[in-house]
Amino acid sequence: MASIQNSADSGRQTDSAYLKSAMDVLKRLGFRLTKPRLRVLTLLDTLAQPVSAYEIRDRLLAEQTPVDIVSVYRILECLEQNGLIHRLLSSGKVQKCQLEQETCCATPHQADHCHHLFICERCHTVNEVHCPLALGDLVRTMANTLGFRVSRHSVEVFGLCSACN
Amino acid sequence: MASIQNSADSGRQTDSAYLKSAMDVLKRLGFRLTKPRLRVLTLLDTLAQPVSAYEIRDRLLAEQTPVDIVSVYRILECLEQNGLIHRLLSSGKVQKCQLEQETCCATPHQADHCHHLFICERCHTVNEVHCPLALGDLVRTMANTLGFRVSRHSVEVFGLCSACN
DNA sequence: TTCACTGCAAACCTTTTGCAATTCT
DNA sequence: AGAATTGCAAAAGGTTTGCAGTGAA
Repeated sequence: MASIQNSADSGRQTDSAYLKSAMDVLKRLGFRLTKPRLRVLTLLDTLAQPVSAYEIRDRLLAEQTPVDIVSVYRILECLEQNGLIHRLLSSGKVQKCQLEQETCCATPHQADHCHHLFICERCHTVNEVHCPLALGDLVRTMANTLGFRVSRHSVEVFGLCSACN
Repeated sequence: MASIQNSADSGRQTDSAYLKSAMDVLKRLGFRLTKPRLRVLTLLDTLAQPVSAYEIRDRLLAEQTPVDIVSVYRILECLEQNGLIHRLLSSGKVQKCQLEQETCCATPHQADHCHHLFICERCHTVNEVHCPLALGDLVRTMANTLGFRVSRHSVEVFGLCSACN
């Protein structure tokens, strides 16, 4: 069974493991560690729940470290392309990846690690479940039947979370 | 294993089974069979591939049966809420449902029937796979562990289709 | 110093809202 | 006739593009 992590509301605690890993990845790939990038990464590190580009802009503005909305979009694009954040298909919001997870869905590469999202239609809380191997296998089996080569997949489940239930 | 239906490009053939079923559903639920609604349904009936609201607007305009873009949005909202179309989370495009499918994911109700979408990142063709029971079970098992009550779920797989592979 | 990156302005695309006019039943 | 639905105008929201200026390496 998958490892389950209940994401309470934006927990402020952070061991900055994410921040350090993310900085490593960017540096290794030749990206510059600019102030706006570090601000966005530092913010994402503290958030357990997904946020939109505008929410990021507004939070950074409130913290007296403003970053232009266009830069936020470009930074998120960079982070997503390098496997540092997930994007929710249903809302466009993003969330930091769990970089400590080495392998997932039987794929050893970092950018492929995936989660499945349980999205509460009432309180909008999102719970992540690491992709169970069984599900990854199932997707690959279906893909094989179609002659389809999978690069990534997304599962979003809607309903009521335990608190709203 | 799931039943697989390879959706070739917008096939023009239609037995209008979808159109008739959809009209039945709407009439039964007390919705009016207006011209714009029938135009949208008739168009969707002929399309195997997903289309956006604006594509629908443009196609109907080209057929000399113009429907305002706002009406298209409202009609699609109605159709989606009544289980007559699917919406792709990743693109917002919609596609007619296969109404002849009675049960799916062990749920007998029509609005719950679901498909999983294999989306080609090169030619953008979408292949539908009926939700295999195994996958529905897996999702429900994960949900139970979280105390989550599922109302619907969406699986979108990205990669290369057999033709582009 | 140099090139990647940011900020600003503006455009673009998608979706929503309010209201009067229309049209199904 | 009466209520649901449409079309139009306008706004709101989200995302992208071009370009000059800035700053990390």
